Amino acid sequence: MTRMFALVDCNNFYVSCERVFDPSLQDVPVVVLSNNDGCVIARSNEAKALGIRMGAPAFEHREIFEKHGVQVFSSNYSLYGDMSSRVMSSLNRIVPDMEVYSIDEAFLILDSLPQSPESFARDLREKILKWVGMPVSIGIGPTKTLAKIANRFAKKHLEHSGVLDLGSPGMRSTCLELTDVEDVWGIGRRYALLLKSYNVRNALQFSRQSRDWVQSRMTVEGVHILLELQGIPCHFLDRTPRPNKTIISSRSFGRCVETLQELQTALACYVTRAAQKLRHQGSVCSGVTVFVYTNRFRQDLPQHSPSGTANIMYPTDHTPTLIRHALNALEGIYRPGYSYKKAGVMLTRIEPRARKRPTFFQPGAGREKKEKKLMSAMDHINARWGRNTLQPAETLYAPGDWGIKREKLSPRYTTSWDELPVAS
DNA sequence: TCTGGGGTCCTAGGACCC
DNA sequence: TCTGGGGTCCTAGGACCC
Repeated sequence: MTRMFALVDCNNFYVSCERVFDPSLQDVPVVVLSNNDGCVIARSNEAKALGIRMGAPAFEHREIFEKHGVQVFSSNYSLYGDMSSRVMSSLNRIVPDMEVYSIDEAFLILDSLPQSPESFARDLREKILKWVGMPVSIGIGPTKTLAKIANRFAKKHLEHSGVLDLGSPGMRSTCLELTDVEDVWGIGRRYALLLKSYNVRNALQFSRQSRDWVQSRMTVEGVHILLELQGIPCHFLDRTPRPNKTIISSRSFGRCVETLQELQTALACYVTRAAQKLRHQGSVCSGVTVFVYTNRFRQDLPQHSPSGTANIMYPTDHTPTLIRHALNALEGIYRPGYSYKKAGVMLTRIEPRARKRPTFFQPGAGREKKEKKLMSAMDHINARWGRNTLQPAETLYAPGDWGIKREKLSPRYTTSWDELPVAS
């Protein structure tokens, strides 16, 4: 028996999260905006029908928003993260063999079911709706790529049932033929352009190309897509989340900033967040890359987007050390006279803390012990009393109004006692 | 006026070594 | 003036994902 993958994907995830706690949002157009209320990153079906594009700048649609009474929200990641864990743990209760693929998607292995995969998926869908209030679509296939295609098809064309099983070849070619090559998992805009120039327009046509033809144009990853479309699995279930190999923390500013002091303060904040993530996954790092960008949409202003890397002699997870290196790197790349719109930091050469080898440059054991104690105390206090209860002094150097804008934030219904929904 | 953030993998090419 | 060949490691950049 071939093993079947199911892909469960939450419908319009961020919008659905907002709807769970505010039923008046049902059946009306809703959008969720990115940080700084910049771009549209989630749309209800009603908003899609109004022609609002994914990733569109919010200001371009202000008129449509007003004219059609579109409900607009700033993104509320603590709410979405919490809703995501509820969906995932519910799925896990029913199907233990699963991979959490993203905040709103999970792959499941459907093995030895007491019923047909399709009716199992329908039940599953009903349960998630009932338990969490989250509408999902489910696609089934012998490979992850086919499950993805089935899911997309179900969401688009089978809204009522929300489930499609491509397990048997019957429907498969019809469905592949109706899937634009650009909508295949792993084929993006550039490859789609290339493929279309050879008259390969849909997934079925792509699946009939030769291995060599694909390999020479799209590397080995293209070959994996090809085989997966033919029903031969190349991607398997990744059950345990692996620690990140890079950790990025970056933000656009609410306004442009010019001074070194402001950039230093912002970067110290970003390093603080990144380092906390680093410790959370039990890692240390020895590379810190800092980058700053001017506003690329203001071509009338001088552009400058430098980056700089600091190499740390011994891997560490100590926030003050990482801040020191980041600020050194910043001084190396900063040029006055530019308006900066975005800055960020990337931690690289990450390795498990346990594997850390002693090196010649390592600080004495006593110092390392103190560093560890300090970080652990800071993490505990911030976990207990809120994220910025205790923070490095550098993050307070130039406080100001450069932070992000979130003007339409919904309450943190599920993660803050002060903002619980009230039943009246 | 206003345009997000955080990841992965692959490959080519340079530096360096013998 | 001639100017090998092969290996490894690292990084930047390109492509993709959500």
